[in-house]
Amino acid sequence: MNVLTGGKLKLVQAGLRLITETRSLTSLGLRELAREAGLNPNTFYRHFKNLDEFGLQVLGYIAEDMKSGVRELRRMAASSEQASHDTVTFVYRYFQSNPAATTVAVRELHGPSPLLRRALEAQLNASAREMAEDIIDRQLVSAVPPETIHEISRMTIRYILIRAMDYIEKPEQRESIQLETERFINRQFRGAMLDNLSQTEVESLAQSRV
Amino acid sequence: MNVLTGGKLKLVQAGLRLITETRSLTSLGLRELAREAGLNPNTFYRHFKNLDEFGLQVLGYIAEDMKSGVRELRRMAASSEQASHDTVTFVYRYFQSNPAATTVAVRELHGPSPLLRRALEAQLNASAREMAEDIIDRQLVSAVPPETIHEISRMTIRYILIRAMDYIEKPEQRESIQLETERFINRQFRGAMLDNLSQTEVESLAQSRV
DNA sequence: ATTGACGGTATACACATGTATACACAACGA
DNA sequence: TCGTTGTGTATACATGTGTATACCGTCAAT
Repeated sequence: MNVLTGGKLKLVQAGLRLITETRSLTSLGLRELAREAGLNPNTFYRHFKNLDEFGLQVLGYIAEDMKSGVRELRRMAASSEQASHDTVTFVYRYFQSNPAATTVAVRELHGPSPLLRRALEAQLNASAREMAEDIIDRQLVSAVPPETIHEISRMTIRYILIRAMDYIEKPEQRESIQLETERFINRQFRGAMLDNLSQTEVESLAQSRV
Repeated sequence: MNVLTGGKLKLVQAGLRLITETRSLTSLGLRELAREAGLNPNTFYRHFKNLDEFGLQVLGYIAEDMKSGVRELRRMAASSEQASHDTVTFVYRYFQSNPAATTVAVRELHGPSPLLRRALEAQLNASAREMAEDIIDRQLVSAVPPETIHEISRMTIRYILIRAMDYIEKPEQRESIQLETERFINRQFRGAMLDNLSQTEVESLAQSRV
């Protein structure tokens, strides 16, 4: 059973609560977690062998959240050139409503624990693959080869995750973060359409439109 | 005087030594640092008021390193469409030869301390500004408006810093990281040249070249 | 009805941590 | 020459930490 209940759930949720703002997963203490969860320190051992295992469980706990959030990304792809404004807004709103999970993900993706880094990386790559295959299936950018779509998807997932952190922390910049994200994605795909053109060819194209 | 000497320098260098691999700046302890530096724990107080101040000093210490490294980025920009392979290689080699500074930067940019995050962000933005103004001055991508060049520069600096971490940690992927970085940059700028075209116009352009 | 697992608790130990106070000594300007 | 300033040290204290051992109720299965 992968579903968390009782004390185990309490501990994981306590971890998420503690992390927001000024903490990181790897900095949490066993006693600290138990205290926040309202449990005896030793109860921790009933559920986790050590803090590393706890960290992995937390990642697992937020994994579905993240997945469902990233799944919304596909909508954005579906309309990247038209209604992308609304869909990017939607994705960021999702992250905004899950600040703890977002913070954990961003922080541990570049954090000190190689174990957690690898785990998160695998999750992000899986999401990126899903996003890419969806774009390919729907033939949204048929002028771009599949491998390139995968590459851009990986970059986009990471970019959005990182900007989501800014989005949460800097309410006054939310609109511009949104717009920058849209431009980022459009430029990647549009640029990729010209991958096999030479520099001079691209320049002449650009100038012919001025 | 901003130059570090004696015990203060020892402590900062001890911090950099400890951080590599599995630590973060904010996780370092006062006694731990003194131990690594071969000093008495209390000597720490002679140089720093608290650990936050220590963190800022470390950032200051690596700031010139980072700056000079990022300054090399301009070379890449100068030849982004031609010899970019060699220049990106050069930049990553630079990060590779400063693994501690790179690790600190990546880790604290998304780390738990808002103070350090803001400080690093300011440094990166300054570097991005420098890079952008250089590109503008040399008229390397004259088809792209200045504000867009600034925006892409900010994205690029962050992208390269994060990939530099991968570059250091995954020797077998170095070549592909390099190539992906080149494509990232080219696509951003090429895509930006088409910013004011509609989706259908871009598609017809792409198809006309197949 | 007994057993055993499960989740939770209490107490205790050895150790590390940040910090305060006080001491030592070299360099140097008055 | 004396006092001050800068740098380093020793000792000590309260607190927090991970962990070990042992105890206790609940509940399900035998």
